[in-house]
Amino acid sequence: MSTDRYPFREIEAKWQRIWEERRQFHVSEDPSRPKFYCLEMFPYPSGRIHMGHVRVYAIGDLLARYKWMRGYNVLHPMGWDAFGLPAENAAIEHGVHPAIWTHENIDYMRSQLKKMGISYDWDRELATCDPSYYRWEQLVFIKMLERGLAYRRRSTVNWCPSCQTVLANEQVEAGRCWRCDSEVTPREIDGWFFKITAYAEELLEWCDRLPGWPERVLTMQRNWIGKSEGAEFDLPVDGAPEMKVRVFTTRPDTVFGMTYAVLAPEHPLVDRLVTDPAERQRVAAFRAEVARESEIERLAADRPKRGLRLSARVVNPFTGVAIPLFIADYVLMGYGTGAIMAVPGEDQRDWEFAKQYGLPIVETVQRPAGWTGEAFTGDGIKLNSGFLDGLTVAEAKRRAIDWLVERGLGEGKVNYRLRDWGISRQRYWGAPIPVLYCEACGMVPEREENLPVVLPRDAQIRGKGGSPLAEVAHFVHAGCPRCGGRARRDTDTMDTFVESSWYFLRYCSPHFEHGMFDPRAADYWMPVDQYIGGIEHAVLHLLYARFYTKVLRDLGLVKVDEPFMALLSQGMVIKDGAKMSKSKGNVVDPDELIRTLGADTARLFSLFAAPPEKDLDWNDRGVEGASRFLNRVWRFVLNHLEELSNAPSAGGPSGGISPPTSGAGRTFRRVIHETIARVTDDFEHEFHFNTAVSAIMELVNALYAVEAEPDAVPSGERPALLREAVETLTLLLGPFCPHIAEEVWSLLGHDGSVFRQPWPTADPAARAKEEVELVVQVDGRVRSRLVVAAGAPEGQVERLALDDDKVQPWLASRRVARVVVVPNRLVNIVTRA
RNA sequence: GCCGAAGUGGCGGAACUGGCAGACGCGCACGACUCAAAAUCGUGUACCCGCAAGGGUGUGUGGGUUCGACUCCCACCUUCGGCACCA
Repeated sequence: MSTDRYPFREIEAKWQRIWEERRQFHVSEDPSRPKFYCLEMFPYPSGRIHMGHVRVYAIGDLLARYKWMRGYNVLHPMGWDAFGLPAENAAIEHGVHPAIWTHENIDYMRSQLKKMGISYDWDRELATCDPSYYRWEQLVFIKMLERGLAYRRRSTVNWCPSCQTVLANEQVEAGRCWRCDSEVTPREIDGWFFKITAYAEELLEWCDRLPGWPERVLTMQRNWIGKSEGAEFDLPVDGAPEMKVRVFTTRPDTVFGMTYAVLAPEHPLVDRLVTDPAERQRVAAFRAEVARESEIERLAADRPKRGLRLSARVVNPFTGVAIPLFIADYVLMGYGTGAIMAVPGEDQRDWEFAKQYGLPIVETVQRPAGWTGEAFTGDGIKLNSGFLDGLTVAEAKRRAIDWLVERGLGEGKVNYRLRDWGISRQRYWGAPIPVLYCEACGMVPEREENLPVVLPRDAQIRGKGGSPLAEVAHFVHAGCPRCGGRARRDTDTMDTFVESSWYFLRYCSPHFEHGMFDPRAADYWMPVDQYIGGIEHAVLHLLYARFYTKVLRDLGLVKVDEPFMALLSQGMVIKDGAKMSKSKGNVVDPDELIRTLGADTARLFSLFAAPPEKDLDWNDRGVEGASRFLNRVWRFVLNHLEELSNAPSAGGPSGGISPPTSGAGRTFRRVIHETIARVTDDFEHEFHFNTAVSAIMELVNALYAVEAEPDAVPSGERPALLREAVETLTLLLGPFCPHIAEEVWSLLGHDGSVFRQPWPTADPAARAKEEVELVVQVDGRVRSRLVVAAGAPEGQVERLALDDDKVQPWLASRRVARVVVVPNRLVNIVTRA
């Protein structure tokens, strides 16, 4: 008996070499076969892969290889999200050029992925820092500019003082930079924006049409888009009706409860309303006080609201009554109109402010009995509301809007929280923005035939003092594309999220030279059928890519409305209760793991330890368990190789061999086909690969049980059964642990790759049970078990249960009230005293 | 506050459509092999009572529906994630 540990190093290197020599995962468009586009979020080439990468690429490879075996033409590409700040930081720290640093990292990480044995079509590899890549997004930028989907404006933006660049709203988390966690400060700056708000409604609507996406991601996107419906209307200034304060409200039904109004401190109308020098001074002081607060302080929940009452008043158009006007820090310039009508009776913020400043509170909705709260925001019957009295909130909203429209005072209005995507970055290592500023013509886009605008190699990267490109004279100074006169190039680069917004399209035809992608290839492969990646991109990359795809669609470049049909958001890899990090010292190095236990073991454990969407708790002992399991498989095959080799190959559901006639043989064959059904079901429905692994482990346990009892299965049936079991095992295990599967497949005497084999099919005849064990309950408690023929009639089962020796004592001195029979499952005898 | 996800052994986690709770693995205990250890293999392992047979309790809490509830309904608690003076 062999007890050798399986030689994973040789096996893994051997099959990786063979796959590469055969170009086994190279694909091209083939209209005769169904396609499957399997994509994992591409990595930033930071230096080395980490366990999070191992997990996501193991999941992706599992699905890709499974789909291969199901007969799909599988596109499974890999590339590099190669622009970004870490490369520049490395340049500053170590004096190495970002391009060199990036390409060295790519080379190393590529070799790591190859050691994992992932089934990528490496012919399609791309790096976004390559001019042949980013030239196409420069072209799209120009087209977006023509359509008003890209525009430049001065605005207050999020500035990260550490990264020395602007951040988009999506890249600020609780007032801090998403990458470096520094506190973000507001800054007034010129920059480019993509008009994602033009797609707010469509992005929101499609959230309901992406059933393959996890609910939590859709929820985050819906929250982020933040649609609210209401009304917008004017409040004329008392005594100066030519000046109007425009307000937005989601509660137009509450207009009769409006007892004051509020402007954001920086609202432009304030300067026109306030003319008295003393009051101007008070306003200036108040504004300064508000501006001093940092973003973090403003986010603190329980801070009191601060306001300043202005001498001007506004008129409530519904009542004709003049009411006080404030500026206050709880009204934001960036949302709605920057001004509100305040209804303290039905809005908690207004209620708090009214209490603080002694303002009247009017209730316009009937409170429920026993209401003891402050502002009431629920539904009810309107009161104190003139012509709205007696209506419900919903009815009153409609009537109030009608009233405004009839008089030309306002209208129904939808607002979104989503802001346009600021894409200018004051950094070097990114795609140049293809725009020039001519002394005569003003802003002019670069001519298409001059693209790409190549990022110059020779910039001084210091990490401060503005965009490094501004100092590269031969880059900055250029002829105007329109008049040929003197012009300066834009010296910002694009947000790297622009590159990741379309890489999945480039993969369809990565070497295409006449456009972003070959439309025929994109039509064949798109959309991505299964996308896999981390939850951290729920409102970053995943929102941007959806938007960009819709823009490309409207530019006539793609036909799809959405880029990703199904999304799997895998959880983090944690260890000892925390995310792996160098500072916590809980990092497991994939290189080390692959060297000591092998890629198949690393992959198996990361698929087995948790369902993919949950966090994975890394456990070194558990990894050893995965390794032990593969050794168990290996040992069984080697120890039975002769017997297996002499048996006929099953070669199909039940082909090749005649079904066993012995009871033990049939039972064992049922285990084989149950395993096929269970594993297949996990792939087709739940994606809970941990239970698929469990099923495969149980099959191996069953193999060892047969080995332990040599006489149980008749020797005439045994070799064929064992062979069917081992072949099935190999096919099922393939997507999880491809190297050992290939090796076992070849040991069994097969020539070709296991991944060119069809996925096994469960044979219903083999799964059918002749006998079933029924649980017999008395009053819901298990008291006995019966073995009966499958499908035995209820009456017969009921009689057997009532007569059962173990049941009888529980029926003594009680009366049987009812007997519930669930066919092939259980009998419950219900009794009464 | 609003939205979402989730609470099951010592741990990671199973349980179809309401039908034997705890599959599979880790850990632990005992045993085999060994001079010994590691590795490997075998047996056991929710908790309580019992030598055992067996009995009782148990899926965050409290109710409810049902012959029967981890699963359905109502109320609540806790954890995690997102959004947040968004009018």
